[in-house]
Amino acid sequence: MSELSAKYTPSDIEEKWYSHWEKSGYFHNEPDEREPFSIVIPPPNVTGVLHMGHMLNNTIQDALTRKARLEGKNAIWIPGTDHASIATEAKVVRMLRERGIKKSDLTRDEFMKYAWEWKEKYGGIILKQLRKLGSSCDWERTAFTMDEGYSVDVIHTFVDLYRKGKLYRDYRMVNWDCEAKTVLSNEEVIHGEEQAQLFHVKYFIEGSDEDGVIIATQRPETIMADAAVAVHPNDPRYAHLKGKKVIVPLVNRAIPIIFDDYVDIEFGTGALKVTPAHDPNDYELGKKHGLEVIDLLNDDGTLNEKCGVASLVGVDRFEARRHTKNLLTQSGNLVKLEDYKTNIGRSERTNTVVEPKMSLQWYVDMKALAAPALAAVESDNIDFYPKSFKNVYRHWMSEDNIRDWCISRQLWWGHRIPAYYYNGETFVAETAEEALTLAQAKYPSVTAADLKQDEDVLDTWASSWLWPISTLNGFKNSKEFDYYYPTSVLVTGWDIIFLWVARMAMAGFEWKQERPFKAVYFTGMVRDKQRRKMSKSLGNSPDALQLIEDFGADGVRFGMLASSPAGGDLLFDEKLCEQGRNFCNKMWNALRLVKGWEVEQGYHSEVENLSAAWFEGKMSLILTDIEENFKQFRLSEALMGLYNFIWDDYCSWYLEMIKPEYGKPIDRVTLQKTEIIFRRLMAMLHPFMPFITEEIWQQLDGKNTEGADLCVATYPKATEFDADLIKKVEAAKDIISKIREIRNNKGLKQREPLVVKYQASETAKNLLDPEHSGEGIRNLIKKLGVLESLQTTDADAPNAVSFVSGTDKFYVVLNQEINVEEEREKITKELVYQQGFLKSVTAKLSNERFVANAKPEIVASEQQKQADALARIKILEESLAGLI
RNA sequence: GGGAGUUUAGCUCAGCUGGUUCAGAGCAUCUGCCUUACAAGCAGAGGGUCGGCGGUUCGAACCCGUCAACUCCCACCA
Repeated sequence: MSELSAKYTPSDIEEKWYSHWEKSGYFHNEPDEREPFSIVIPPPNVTGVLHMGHMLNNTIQDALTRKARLEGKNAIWIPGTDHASIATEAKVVRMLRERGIKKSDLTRDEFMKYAWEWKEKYGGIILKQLRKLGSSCDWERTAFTMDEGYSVDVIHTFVDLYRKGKLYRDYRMVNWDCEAKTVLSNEEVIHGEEQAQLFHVKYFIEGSDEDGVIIATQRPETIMADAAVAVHPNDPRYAHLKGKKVIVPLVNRAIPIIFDDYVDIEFGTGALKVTPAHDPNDYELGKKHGLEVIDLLNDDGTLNEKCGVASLVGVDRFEARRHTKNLLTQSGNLVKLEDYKTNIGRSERTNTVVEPKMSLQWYVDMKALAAPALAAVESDNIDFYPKSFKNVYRHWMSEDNIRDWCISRQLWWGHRIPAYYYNGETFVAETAEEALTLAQAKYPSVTAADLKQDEDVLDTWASSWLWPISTLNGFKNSKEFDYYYPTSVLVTGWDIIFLWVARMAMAGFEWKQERPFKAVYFTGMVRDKQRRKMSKSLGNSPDALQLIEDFGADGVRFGMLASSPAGGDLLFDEKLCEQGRNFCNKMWNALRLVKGWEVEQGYHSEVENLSAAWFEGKMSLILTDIEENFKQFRLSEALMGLYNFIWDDYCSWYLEMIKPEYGKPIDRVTLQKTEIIFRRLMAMLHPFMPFITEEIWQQLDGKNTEGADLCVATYPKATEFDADLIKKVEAAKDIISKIREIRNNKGLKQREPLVVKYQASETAKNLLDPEHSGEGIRNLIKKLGVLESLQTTDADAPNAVSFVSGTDKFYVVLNQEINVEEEREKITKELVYQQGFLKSVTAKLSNERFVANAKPEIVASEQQKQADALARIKILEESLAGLI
């Protein structure tokens, strides 16, 4: 027996093989004459840590890359990280706060120094963790969106868009994050239903004792910024108020009543307070009616002196809301308070409630960029998997829906906007010197000190949309860009289809007139068993590294892949990782078995030959399946097919077929064949489970023709095979299973040899008669069925139970009384079933229209079914008769 | 309000061009086994009128219509 442990321990080998692969340079490639294969990683946040989504995503990318590598393609997988401006800046600010440092006390340069320190300290973590998962990234190409060269590209594209007139600056109402003190794009705002209160507030009418107008609002703290009260022109309740004014509570300012059909008569009281500075719809109304814009909020969400109430100045908006409530109650203006469910937008990164706010920002004209990116997906030039995401994409990219992209952010961590201002004019250039030259052309006396660069940075996505181009140095003339672009496939979550996928497509066509990727494989979201999205705040996400520790990287990879069809959400269950771990153990033990045999030159029988031929034939079928599945990105199906093939066909059947008797040696030829087969299986599985497959590959001593290291070995190819032989072995397996079933039902020992007889029909002879098929199949059945003998018989055997396999009748001779009733019942049940089946087949075949319309091969197969059913019914009827 | 999708075994999902012995897998359940590589295992078993109804077709889980339930995306009325 071998010295290998009965349990597979992943930690013993994973580290070893990963560093061996990496040191051997297997993951790195340079352009050559081979077929290229390239993937760019969706760059995780530079300060992030590995979570379940990354594991799913990167396992898939690794499987695709490793498969391509084994197939002899020139494969690269470019890793890297995203500077994630707002998320990282928020973390740095928090870190500084903990150290007692306020961002506002720092200069831009000082802050950036801290931020870079932070990046250097935590930036590499996730990339190290990816290695633990087995990710075969080309680490020499590791990129970062704020690398020097990358930054040059980002600035260059900004300037280019500006010069083409596809970029502009505008004063608009935007989404404001009061915590990060920056604007957000619509895509960075997450809407959700929340519990709030609806305040009914009475506005008295100027110069009148009338009861006043009641409006409803969720935001009483903005009352002081009201510019009007709006009602519907056809609302009879308010018709008499034409030309009147109302008094804003607390500040006693008179504001007009305006009439606009924007107001919904049915909603609330039909009267609406208009606060142009703090609501997008009110802003539009204000513009239309020429209303005053009173912005009472500071950038950090506190109220400023414009609110006109001394006790509210400097107070946070939520505190101000509570305070306003009290003031309104005291003043008698608050008439009703009701609980109310409403949609609130929160910042994706800071989770703070987003504030609509007027502000001057930079925008990309998306209509100008969308057309080719939309067309590419429509025509499948960029091929989406699953296809259904084309609908989502089309919807978003259509001219009616697409909106301009706000790309400036009031942050420091990021690419500073290359716009320079002087005398109210804007000069956009890649460098300060260039900007100065531009400015001097107009104002000869301008100096560098006079030019003020924009304080803001660009949205992170304004750099990551260049990822496939920039990581391949596409803005310089580069060999790798020409060779690897467009990339083969992008693997990403559907949640960033707009934020990232669409924008990369736009960038690809804008600057390279070519799609950035040939296909996009959308993964689902990883959810828990209650279908909740896994998130840190819910605490329902397992620790990724702990999982790897518990089940091994291969086990976890199996778990992630096993049930994740493209696009479908993955309900994560540790059980799947356990299944993966068990699978590793299964293969490990198969290795122990194969390595444990003594070898001798000796006799090698037909059974072994036959078994290997059968297995190799089936392997060709599986290889074809895998190919088909990979083409469609059905990785889970490819993996499950392999899983069953290795577990059932290889371990349960093939190894049992060729296994020598206990304590006896195996012949050299069979062992060699078995090892070659084993190695091929490992090659097929390697893309999914790289570590254990490499280990087993190395442990096997068979003729090493496919390569020294599996990581860069040759992927097996389907070959010609004998279909008839496969059929015969499958028939034998059916007979063996049925013998085992009877053994099981009759409580017979596994090892007790049995006598089995069969009726010598044509088909049985063809399968079992030495004169027809040799001894192979017959001996195979004897071996796996544990038979003393397998003989023909003319009559029903006494003391025997019968079974039908195909259209042949077999008897298992028992050394015990047969329970006639039980047998009768069993046979009758089968008979009824077969008769029902026959009836339906016969009905089909006697339908003239079926025979006339169906494809000939379908008709033929129905006829075969009919004949088989008849034969079986005959056997069953005879058996029944013979029981008496 | 606009749009997309889902519904198949107790659970999670396959089922690809409508047609192979009568819809498959994994997990879970049940029965029997510490059998000599593996109890992280072995040998078996049960479990489904494919959401409802109607239609097209020789033939429907699959195509069409309709109803129902659920999910998601986008936009949002204070």
